[in-house]
Amino acid sequence: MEHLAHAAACYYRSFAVVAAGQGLTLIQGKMLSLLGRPLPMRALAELLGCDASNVTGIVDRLEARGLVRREAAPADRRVKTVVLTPEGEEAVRRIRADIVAGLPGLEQLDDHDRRTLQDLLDRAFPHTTG
Amino acid sequence: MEHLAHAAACYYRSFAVVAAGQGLTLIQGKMLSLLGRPLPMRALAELLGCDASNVTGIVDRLEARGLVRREAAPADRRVKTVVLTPEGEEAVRRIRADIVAGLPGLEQLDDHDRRTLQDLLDRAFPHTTG
DNA sequence: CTCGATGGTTGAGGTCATCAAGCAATAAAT
DNA sequence: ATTTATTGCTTGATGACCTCAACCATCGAG
Repeated sequence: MEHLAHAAACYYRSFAVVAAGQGLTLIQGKMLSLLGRPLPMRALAELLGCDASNVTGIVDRLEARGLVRREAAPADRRVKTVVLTPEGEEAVRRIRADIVAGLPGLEQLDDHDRRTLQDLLDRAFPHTTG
Repeated sequence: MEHLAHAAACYYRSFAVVAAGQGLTLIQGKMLSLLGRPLPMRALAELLGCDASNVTGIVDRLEARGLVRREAAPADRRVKTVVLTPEGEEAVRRIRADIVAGLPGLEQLDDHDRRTLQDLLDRAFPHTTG
């Protein structure tokens, strides 16, 4: 049990360090990595588990750095879709690369172990239950 | 890999919800669970991976709620040792109980699976490497 | 005793987080 | 079609977190 706590702490610390290496916050890095495809603000709020008004500020700051762009959705003119700019995509790529580089313990697991770990995590934290 | 991200996110979300259920922040709950034995502020800062000046404020708020107490260390009058009050210990107990209750997926793993998961997490996130 | 290092606090500045209130646009209802 | 309710996003206020620089008190060594 505290093993889980330790693992989660290590993962997030690594993520925070990597994000900080690019002048980003943990939550900003998290948001960028969610933007594999354009998403409306509302969807981001639910994925991040926070208030919509919070997303406004985070996107503001990311937009100010040119990592993200707000686009008006044609179907529903209320929604604003958030899209990664090329610089944003580059940032995501660097974050992913740095993350795996920053978790050397993962590299030492062979394929069988990784599949086992993946399976156990899936069962312990099913995707249906937040 | 994104399985890890998902598991860590689930764990922390659950922790945050449980802590919020007692009017506590995630970081406040984390600090309380670290206080199984008295620790100086400096040690807390390193364990939490944040600045020492940050710990001051968090302990301030916990102390204001009577969950924690600052004690002067006799050996070195500079250091202040943080100690759980009985109410603090009770809060930690409730947090631990609520956490396991809030992760039903963990209950469905048998002993063998749990040992395997524990072993894999230990290897992926060794205790020597923060 | 002086000097440098250490533990903790303070203050300024920025980010995150929630809530209440507001505006614009959609959807539903009579 | 006009009203009504709902939805998506923003704004403002408030509080907690986080870091940095500066500060004070204490310790340790020369």
